[in-house]
Amino acid sequence: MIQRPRGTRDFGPVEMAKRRKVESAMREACAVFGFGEVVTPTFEHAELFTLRSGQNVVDEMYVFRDKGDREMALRPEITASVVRFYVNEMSNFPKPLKLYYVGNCFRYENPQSGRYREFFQLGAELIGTKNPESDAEVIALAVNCIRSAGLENFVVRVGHIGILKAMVNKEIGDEKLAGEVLHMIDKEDWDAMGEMFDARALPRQLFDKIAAIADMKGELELLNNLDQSEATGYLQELFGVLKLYGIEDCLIDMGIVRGLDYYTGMVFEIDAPRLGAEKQIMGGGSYTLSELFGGEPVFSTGFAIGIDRVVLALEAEREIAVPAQLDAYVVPAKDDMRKYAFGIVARLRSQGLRADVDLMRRSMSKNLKYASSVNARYAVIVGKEEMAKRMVTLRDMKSGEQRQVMADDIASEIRKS
RNA sequence: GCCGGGGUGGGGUAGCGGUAUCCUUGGGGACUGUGGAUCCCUUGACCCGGGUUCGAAUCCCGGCCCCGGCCCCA
Repeated sequence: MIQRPRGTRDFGPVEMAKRRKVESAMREACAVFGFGEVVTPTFEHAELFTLRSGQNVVDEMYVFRDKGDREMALRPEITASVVRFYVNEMSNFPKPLKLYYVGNCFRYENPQSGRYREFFQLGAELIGTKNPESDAEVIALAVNCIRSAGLENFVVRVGHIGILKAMVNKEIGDEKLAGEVLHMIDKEDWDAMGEMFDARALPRQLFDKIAAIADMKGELELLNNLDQSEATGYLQELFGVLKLYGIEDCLIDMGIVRGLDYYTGMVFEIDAPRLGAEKQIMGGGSYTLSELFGGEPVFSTGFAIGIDRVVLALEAEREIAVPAQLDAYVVPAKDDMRKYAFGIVARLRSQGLRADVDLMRRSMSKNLKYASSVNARYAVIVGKEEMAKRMVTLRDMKSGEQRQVMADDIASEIRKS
């Protein structure tokens, strides 16, 4: 027997119904915000991803050489592809450009709860503008996606890496060292950072200042404790717009560093607290990527939502309700009614109902049992007596009530309920 | 890459040195025009590969996969 590759999943009909429901709700949110869908290739030149990402991402990429000896990679994320697409073909589209995508991504990691080697993301990029209102727009979309998916318990944290990045770069000078410090901030590894500061004889004052800023997590008012700067003013303005959008429960978290390579300003994350270790369901921020791929510098803001994690978080709250798979199951009472039954089911289907008919030549008793076990809403029983009157017996599978209706009226009768 | 805990029919389980239990599900029948009840029949499993042994689902080693955690991240 051939097993499914490690870290991948098969999704059955019931699970897919739930996933599609969640996905459609988030797609609709994107559409409502004026974002248009794009689809990019599942694999790209490996270089597209190695250019912008650090060694970490490269190590966990699925890379292979194709038959033309090109180095290709399964996409570990989709933002890079969208930006490439933008640079290649959309750079003179009217701004702001609003794009969203849904797709599978691949990372060679060790699977655990909420982490898979093939996973699914929905993301959006707002290209061509950088100001508090465009960042707020993107945050509002992310929050609306999560909300319309039906999730209730989640935490939005917004930060700005400009402050720390500028401070660290300025005070430390050495670019590589500064990068390491930012990394430690991201991990909140104060011990390691302290040791490093001692070893390099860096001023203790700077350490305290960095730690104090990175530790600022909470309400917007926290910013009042910080020296007024471009970044604090930016965030205050951003929160003001969010409020106008009806989003008031965002927290400040100046400790978010995220990837640290390409994010330049606002950064934000959303957690679903009940998820455990892998509780982050979304990450995003503003960046400038296009010049990396040979385009003009363009400011963008984007995010990516982990669909798998959203589904997990939703199911931790309550079961995702999906409609019954079948509206009607047509059962012939006797063998000589079978042809009539096919005609009935064909008509129901053409009227847009989810309808099915016995294909196993089963007895009426077995057919009703089957209809029950697949959760059909109605059994449409066709027999000799009914056929003579161009009627059928419509049986409500839940209540057991049944009545005769004209064959022409089945769909409208079912739609009534 | 590292650390725990696991892998017995489709799902859930018992057995833990003598080739497998029970429940459920699937198919058929009792029931030839009325289901979710009962009864009967039937399909179907010891993750893979080595080793120890007269004999391995059971013990040992390696691998694969699953669950959870670290790292990293969605």
